Amino acid sequence: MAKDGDTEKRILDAARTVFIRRGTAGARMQEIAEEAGVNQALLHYYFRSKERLSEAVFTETAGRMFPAVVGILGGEFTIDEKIDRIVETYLDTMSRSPFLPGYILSELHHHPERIPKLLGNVAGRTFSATLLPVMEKLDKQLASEARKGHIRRIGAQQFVVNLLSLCVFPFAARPMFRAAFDMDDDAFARLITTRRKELPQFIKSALRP
Amino acid sequence: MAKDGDTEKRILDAARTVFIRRGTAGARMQEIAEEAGVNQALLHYYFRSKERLSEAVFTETAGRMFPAVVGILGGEFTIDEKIDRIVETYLDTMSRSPFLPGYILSELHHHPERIPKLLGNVAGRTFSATLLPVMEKLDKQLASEARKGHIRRIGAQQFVVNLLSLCVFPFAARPMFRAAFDMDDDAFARLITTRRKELPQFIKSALRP
DNA sequence: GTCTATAATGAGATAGAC
DNA sequence: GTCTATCTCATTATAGAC
Repeated sequence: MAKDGDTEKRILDAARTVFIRRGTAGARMQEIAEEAGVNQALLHYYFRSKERLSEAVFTETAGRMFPAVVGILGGEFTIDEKIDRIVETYLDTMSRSPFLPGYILSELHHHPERIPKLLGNVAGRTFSATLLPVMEKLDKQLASEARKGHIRRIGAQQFVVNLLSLCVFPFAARPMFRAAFDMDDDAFARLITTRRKELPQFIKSALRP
Repeated sequence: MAKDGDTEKRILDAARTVFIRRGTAGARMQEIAEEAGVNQALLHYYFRSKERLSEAVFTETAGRMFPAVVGILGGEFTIDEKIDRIVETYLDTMSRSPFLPGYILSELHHHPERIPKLLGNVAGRTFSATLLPVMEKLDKQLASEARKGHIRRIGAQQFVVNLLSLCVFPFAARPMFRAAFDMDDDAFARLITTRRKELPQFIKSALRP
């Protein structure tokens, strides 16, 4: 409702709020207009259709989550450093936006046709062209560390899946865990704080030979 | 479209298919009717409204996933056995219905108000009344094993979160992994087969003192 | 650029025949 | 129980004034 920032950005912010809460199909243009403090016609003036607006929100929002992990996994760090940084980065980011993972997974599930476009835009170039070399390099690093006896042999894909699972899933399933463990927001935040400490140790221990 | 089974069940099956594909908000009664091989009026005859139909589908579908984990975690097994059984049960179940986790997480995210009702119906009694003692018992078991020096100390909640994360997330994020790693259905199935072998070892190793 | 008013249609729900 | 036809309303989208 606050009238700071230019109109287009206000609409985009409002749309993000509503799409995250309701999903693309469940969101109403009227609700977005109210959230932005403008009328419905203006939404169409800037974004032409609900479809385009929801795509703009999704690609912008989801596109922010992926470059980080690629940057870290492809960087010049030891395996232990990569684990530390991924856990730290993701838990911090998602603690600030705990509804993001649920929204992104939900959209990916119901609109898989959007994924190529999303990955195509990450880092301004073909995502596969960025990711494939990163995965190959990571796999070599993991193999090398295994040969030295520092860690157990694990494939790069399994390594990445495990890492992301342990970081992202607690947020994606937050409503479920909150209900099952009878947690309020504070209790959930404490659960995550504990994970920030314990998760790197858990993963490193899992990799020990 | 096949006319086997009684009509109510055919509708329920069709509705599950469509709700999983489109989500509650994105699903159309017309599409469900076509999928079931009946007309739209019959849907209302049996379930009165879209809202009730979607609730019936969700509680029935989600309700099938939760009792298993509680049964295993609360059973008379060693920690290692519990890990083996959870991994085996969940990976097998979800391999047969790879879209289920995405659907359930999406619904939990957009309709958290349904969770109490869902948990209230699991196992025919209050879920909290079932789960709380299970978690306490599990925590004591983990503490006992830690005192004996068999494993590192870990809280029951963190243990359960880690276990479920590693099992469920790969399916929930399946569209993303498929695109990112350029996998077809077979390649994804192989990724899961590998996990069935490696995941129990990964988790047990993580718990080593 | 922003608004009000309204068109156009999509979709859930019901009436009533069979 | 199952169907066709129809009602009613919500929702996206556009026209046109300011």
